[in-house]
Amino acid sequence: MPRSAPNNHRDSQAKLQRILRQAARVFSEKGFEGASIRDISRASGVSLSGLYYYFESKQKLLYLIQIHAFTSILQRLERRLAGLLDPEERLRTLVANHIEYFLRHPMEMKVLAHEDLALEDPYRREVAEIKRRYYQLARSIFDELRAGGRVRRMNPRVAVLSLFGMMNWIYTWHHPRVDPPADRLAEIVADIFLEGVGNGQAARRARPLPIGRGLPQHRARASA
Amino acid sequence: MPRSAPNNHRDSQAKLQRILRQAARVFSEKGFEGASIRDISRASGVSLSGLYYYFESKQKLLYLIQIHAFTSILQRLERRLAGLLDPEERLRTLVANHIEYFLRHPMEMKVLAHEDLALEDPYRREVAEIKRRYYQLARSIFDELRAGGRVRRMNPRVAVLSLFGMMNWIYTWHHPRVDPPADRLAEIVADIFLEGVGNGQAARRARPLPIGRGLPQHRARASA
DNA sequence: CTATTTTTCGAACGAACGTTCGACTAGATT
DNA sequence: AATCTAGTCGAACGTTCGTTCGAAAAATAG
Repeated sequence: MPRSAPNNHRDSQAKLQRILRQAARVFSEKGFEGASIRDISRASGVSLSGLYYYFESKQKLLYLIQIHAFTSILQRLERRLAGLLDPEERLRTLVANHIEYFLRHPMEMKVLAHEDLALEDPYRREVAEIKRRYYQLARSIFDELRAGGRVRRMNPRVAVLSLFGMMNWIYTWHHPRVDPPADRLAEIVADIFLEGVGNGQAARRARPLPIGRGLPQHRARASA
Repeated sequence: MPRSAPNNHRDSQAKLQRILRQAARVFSEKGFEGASIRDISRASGVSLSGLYYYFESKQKLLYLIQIHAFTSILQRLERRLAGLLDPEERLRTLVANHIEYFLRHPMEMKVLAHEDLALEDPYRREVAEIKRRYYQLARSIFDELRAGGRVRRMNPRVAVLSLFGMMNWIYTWHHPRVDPPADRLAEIVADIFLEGVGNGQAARRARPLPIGRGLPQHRARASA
């Protein structure tokens, strides 16, 4: 009955990825509880029972989507951070990576940001652990920034979580036709944060060179 | 069968409020779709069918919770803003009002922030309209701030929505035993925002008098 | 006390849910 | 050619869902 021939392990994995993508879309549109496996069957073109060849439960399906998205964003971030030493550049890279990934994979990220309540305890803990690692990475960059004297006295936990708030809320309002693209958005958010937690001297600047910051030069490009 | 006597219209309204409170709790814990009317029946002590005397559908129940919360926060804000003219103070008041209400009614606000996808089109539009009014109020305060020359050139929509991001994300991480109380939290968030969007001069200061800003005086009280 | 209105609930409805099962197909292996 | 394995699906399972209905109790009015 399968019209195209799934000959090997490769094709099977690819089909699973296709299912995960469609499932993420359905979850992002109707919510985890509001979406039915039948919805996902319809969206993916795989029969209801056929889906269970690829995942053993609805919970596991959500888990697979979340783990995949989180792992990707973290791997990508660690790769981009590898060569960077300057704390401000590291933080700007984290923000850019986060927002770019968000806008490039809006459905997966919406599921990630919106559906952590729905996962139950075997899976819940594992996703929470990765989330914690991500927060700790951001926190350590913030602490480097602070050690460099570029942050004023303030509660670091609240500061970092406020940054995540700005970034994670974007999915609720961003419209590609109206709002700036990812790189510009990342710049604005990073500017607000760095100025916002800064000690008043320096901070907001356009992309400087890998080391040292550029001289003051006004950034144009506003929009009313 | 009711043991206490609901004598008049007052008591009936009070019981509805009790049901709304319990329903908000259940929705905040299990999500709108994940929660069943039977859960709400159990939590509120009213029989399954008895609930339908107070609201006509699950959708309407969610609508009532959201409208009530939104109306309250907006009314309270407009009252507090009445006497204030200084844009910075007006913005600080908005932030304080928002965060205080959030932390005082965490369940209702979680439902408000988390479940706008679930509402369908007769109700959805009405809630969206109030949300829009709230955003516009914040936006107009930001524009006043800008007109006063205290904001640098930047995309105002992105700025204001980033502020909402910081505020609306709090419900995902705030733990009363670990994190600062509402007033302190509001101060931090307002500081980050005002410094973050500011033009470099002035901004972050402890509550000044209703008009004019106080002289520089260091704000102590940090926490590692 | 009687009549009326407001409030409550047990029982049941059909629909939709997540999941399972056994049969079937088609390519790979021997 | 016979066997095996990976992949697919229709049909059905038992459960839970939101909602309805009619009766009965409690409060109010005359």
